[in-house]
Formats: sequence, C-alpha cells, structure tokens
Amino acid sequence: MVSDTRQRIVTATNELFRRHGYNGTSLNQVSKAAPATIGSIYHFFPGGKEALAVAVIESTGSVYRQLFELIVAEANDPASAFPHFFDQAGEVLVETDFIDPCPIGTIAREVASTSEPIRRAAEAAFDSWVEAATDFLVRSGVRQGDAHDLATLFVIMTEGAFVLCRTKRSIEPLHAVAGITTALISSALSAGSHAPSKA
Amino acid sequence: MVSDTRQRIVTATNELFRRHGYNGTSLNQVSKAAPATIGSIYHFFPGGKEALAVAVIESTGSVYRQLFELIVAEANDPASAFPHFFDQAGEVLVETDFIDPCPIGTIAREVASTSEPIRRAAEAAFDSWVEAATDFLVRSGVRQGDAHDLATLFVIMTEGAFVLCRTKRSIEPLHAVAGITTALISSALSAGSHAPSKA
DNA sequence: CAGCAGCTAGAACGATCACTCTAGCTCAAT
DNA sequence: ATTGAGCTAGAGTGATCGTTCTAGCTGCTG
Repeated sequence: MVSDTRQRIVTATNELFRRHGYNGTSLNQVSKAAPATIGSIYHFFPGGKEALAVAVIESTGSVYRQLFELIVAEANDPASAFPHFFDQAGEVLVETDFIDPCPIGTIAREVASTSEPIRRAAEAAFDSWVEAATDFLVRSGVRQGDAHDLATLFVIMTEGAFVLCRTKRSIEPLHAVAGITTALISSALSAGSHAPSKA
Repeated sequence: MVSDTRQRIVTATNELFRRHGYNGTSLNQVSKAAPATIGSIYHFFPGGKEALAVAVIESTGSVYRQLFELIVAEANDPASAFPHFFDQAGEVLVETDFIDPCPIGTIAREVASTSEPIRRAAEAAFDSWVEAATDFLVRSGVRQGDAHDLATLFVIMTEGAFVLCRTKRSIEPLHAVAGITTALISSALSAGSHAPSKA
C-alpha cells in the first residue's frame, strides 16, 4: 500500500496557500496541518517549498479542469454551462467563508517574477483550462477563433471574479459575470456556423 | 518644505509589492529601495507594514481611478474607451517586463483572510473603480443596471487579465479581453438608447 | 530471522523577519 | 543662540524562516 503522506502534504499546502498565499505559508504550518514532519516533506519534495508549490499547482490545475468538464457536461445547454460553473464557484466561496477557491492565481502573481518553475506550472494549468473551454465551445458550435478568445475570457473572468469576491466577501461579482456570460455565449452561438452538438 | 521621504517610501513599496507581493516584501528591502531608514518608515507609518500596505493601496487606487478617467476622456467613442484602457495597460506590461501593473489584487488575495484593514482598503479601491466606470457608462447611454454589471466586469477583466498576462508573460489575454469588450459595450449602448430588447 | 529500502523524527543552522529603542541630527521660529 | 519638533540613524529584540542532517523506525523481501 502506498503511503498517503504525500497526498496529505499536498492537500494541506493547497488549503494553506488558498488562505495565506505562497510567501505567507511556512513549511512549519504545512507540517502541522498535514500532519507530517519536516523530514517527510523534504523526502517527498527534495526541491523544497518551490517543488511543493509546483505539485500543488499541477494538482489543482488538473482537478479544476476535471471539475469544469463535469459541470459543463451536466449543463442543459451550452449558454448556461459557464453561468452554472460560476454559480457552483459561488457556493464554494460561501461554504468556505471566502477562502480563495484557487491557489494558482495568487501564487502566480506573487512569484511570477522570482520563480520560473512555479510560473511555468501556473501557465500550464491556465493553458489546460483554456483548452478545455475552447474544445467545449467548438463542440457547441462556436467558431474556432471566437472560441479561443471566449475561453481565455472565461479563465480571466474566473480569476478576476475570485479577486473581487474574496476582497468584498461577496459573491455579487460572480453574479455579474454569470449574467453577462450567458448573453455572450448565446451571441457567439448564433454567429457560429456549426450546429450545436450535445456534449 | 515638506519632506518627500514618505512619498519615496510609498513609491518604493508599491514597486516591491508589484514584484513580490506583500509577504514577499521585507521592510529591509523597502528601506534600501526608498531609500529611507527603518526608523523613518516607522515614523511615517507607526502601524508598521500593515499601515504601509494600506497607504500603498489607497494611493494606487486613486492613481488608477484618475488614469481611467483620463484614458476614457481621450477615447473617440464610448465603445473604444475600454479597449483603449486595456491597450495602454498592455504597453505598461511590456515596458516593465511584466511586473504586475497592480499591487492591489495580489495583496488582496494574499491577506484577505488575515488583515481586515488591508482587505477593506482594497475593497474601497475596487469600489471606486466600479463607480467611475459605471458613471462613464451611464453618461454614454447604458442603462443603470447594465452599467453597474458591466463596470464590475471591467474591473474583474482587468484584474483577471493581469493574472494571465503576468503568468504567461504575454499580452495576448489582454487583447482577447479588449476585442470582446468592444462588442459588449456596443451592444449595451444599442440596448440603452433604443427599446430595451434583451434575449 | 536478517537485511535494507522507504519513510519519519526532530534537533540544529545561519539568515532574516517585523518591530523597538535610544540617541542624535536638521532647521525654522524665537 | 537657543529651543524643540520633526525626522533620521542603526544596533538590538525574540521569533521564525527554509533547509540540512543524522538517527531510528517500519514493513516487505530473502
């Protein structure tokens, strides 16, 4: 049986990053929260804090991409898929008392100037989300060029809304985004030439 | 004659925050960059690092609001005002080698869970931007309700685009946002000046 | 049982953190 | 020339940082 210590470390670090960011989280805190000793942390992440952050970003990037696919698959029609995603994010925000839902954006802004490995991991995560959203939009009948811009906008809106929601301790910004997104997708769909296909 | 030491401290801290965030910036660094001694920093900001951050946020919030008004006033027509703003932001990004253009979003996400004074200062800055953008949209003929949502979206897009641009070291996300914004404002304008027809 | 990875334990390291404190400098008002 | 507020100077505080290190524990393999 594989030890679950590594996973406990990643999970604990993820939550601490979401509360306090990268520089605001110490390995001591991680050790207590996991729980795991400092030795264990360095056993699984010989690259130290930076390597741990990369692992957290990769893990979160992949989980969020799967979550997006899941939520989108449940949506009744393409135009409501994104608002559906934003609504779910809003619920998480309220349930967690406005802890940041996504550690990636915060970490990226903190250390993009100082850690290339972390910056690249964050870039890969964002790219994978844009790709997932683009695929979905194209499948739904949006033109390829429009789809990529809309998908980029979707990731931007998500990260931007998290900044405002967390700052205002309110999910109102998420609602503003959801409302406009519906109209945006509908209009892109009617401009598209393909027939929408069920996801 | 008023000493300019306080202003030097705020300016230096602003830039350091934009590079390394709140927790990634030490008062020692500020002291060297300003330049000013630790004693001077605590003389002007008896509340320490937290009070300094509040001052930086208030200063940046006000400067950005003025910059927005300025750029918008120069625009030929309402629909091009926001894209114009995004373009200018992109230029700054490139000129500064993708240092974060805005310290507020980063700091807010880092410490929203730990410092109420900082969180509130960031909230006030964002609110003032939403207000400025709402006023502009209403003046341009957008309906009040739509204007507030669009203005919120504008701030969200700005912060979200900064996250992606900084992470990808590219201004392409800003371009995606600019393109879509033009269509969005045009459509809101025609809905405002003509009969309220909405899908 | 013996042996040996894989993993845990936690003390110790130098560096640096935010912050405090006392002393002294500068310079306009008197 | 003297005062005194405003400001600067910088050493010193205890705490905590990321990281390293050695020793010992655990449980599979022979």
